[in-house]
Amino acid sequence: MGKGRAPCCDKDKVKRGPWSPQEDLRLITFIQKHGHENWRALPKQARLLRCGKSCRLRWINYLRPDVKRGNFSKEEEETIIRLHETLGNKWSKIASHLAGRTDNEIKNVWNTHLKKRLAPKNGKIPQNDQSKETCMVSSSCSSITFVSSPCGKRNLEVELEQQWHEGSPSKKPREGFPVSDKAEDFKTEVPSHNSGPFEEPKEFPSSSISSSNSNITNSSQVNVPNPENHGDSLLNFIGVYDWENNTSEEVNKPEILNNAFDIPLESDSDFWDMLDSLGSFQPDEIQSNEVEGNQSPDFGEEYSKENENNKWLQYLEIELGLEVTKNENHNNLSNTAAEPLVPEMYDMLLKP
DNA sequence: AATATCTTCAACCGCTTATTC
DNA sequence: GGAATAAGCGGTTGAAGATAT
Repeated sequence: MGKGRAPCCDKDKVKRGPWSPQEDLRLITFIQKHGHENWRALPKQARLLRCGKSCRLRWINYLRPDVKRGNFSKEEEETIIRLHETLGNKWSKIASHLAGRTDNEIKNVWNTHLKKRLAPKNGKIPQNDQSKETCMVSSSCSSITFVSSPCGKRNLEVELEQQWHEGSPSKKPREGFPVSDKAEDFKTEVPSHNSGPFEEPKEFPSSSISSSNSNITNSSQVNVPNPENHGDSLLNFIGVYDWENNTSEEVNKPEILNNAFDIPLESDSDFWDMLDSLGSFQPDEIQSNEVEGNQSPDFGEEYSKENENNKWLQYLEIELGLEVTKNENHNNLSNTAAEPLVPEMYDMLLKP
């Protein structure tokens, strides 16, 4: 066999399959602190036994704070249908027009619901793959019409972008949602409470590179909540969790992470050790010696380790009900956690 | 109640594109 | 300009849950 493409990671050495809450926590904490400038290096730095690709996917699809979960609204579905007519299976493009929805999710919804739903109407499977080639569409969208040719896809997309921006309000994406792919559009003022331990990572330079995917931005926008979107259950790691918008439909998303809590963003392995030793769970076979010597990215010591540990422990105590009303200063924190953190979460955390 | 079948969706795979050297 | 590397994207898979028999 030829050389072929080098595998992105050693499959024998990485964990696969569903993510555990511990892994999620690790990933979130790491990204919150350091951003995700280098997905490939991230697993090692975060001491995750995962492929960088897997980390990226997990972050994009589930862990980033602006991911919206739950059923799609009728509006959203219609939007997907419309966009699919014009864009075809360009899921990431479609996703960029839907607040908090990921390409993967949209793709799933299309394949499981919308395609079937439309099939009877048209008497055929909706122009799924064809559309991306032909782009020949009579859009159901009254205010957006596209004349396109197979070669005009680029223009079509540009036009679509423009119409989203300039078009009639009724066709605009969800209010407050940045339709642009540019990271700058998505970046928002960091809330005041985002000072201190949660300042934008300084260790990594903010990347000027923006992702075209689902409003994903690079390390600079880890704290992405758009103030205008708070009512849309866009979550803020640091901010106050909107429990009202917490839907029971959310699956496999570690609600603990949606809560407003201050993870002591460690600059060394102590935190992870503490995390790992929480309860008795095993950190998914993550061997500390796996990255021994370099597990602590040299990101500098910003905060006293002691403070970090105290904060973290305090948080855990509260959340675990070990210290329920000890400190009223925790109201802010506790309010957001007035609802107990998802019990299953702790079960999982604390049980082997 | 047990089993089979269907549905859903999180995660993976591998190709393409972008970036860096 | 070309090779190497990393990120992005879309298709596919398979486990788990739901539903039917």
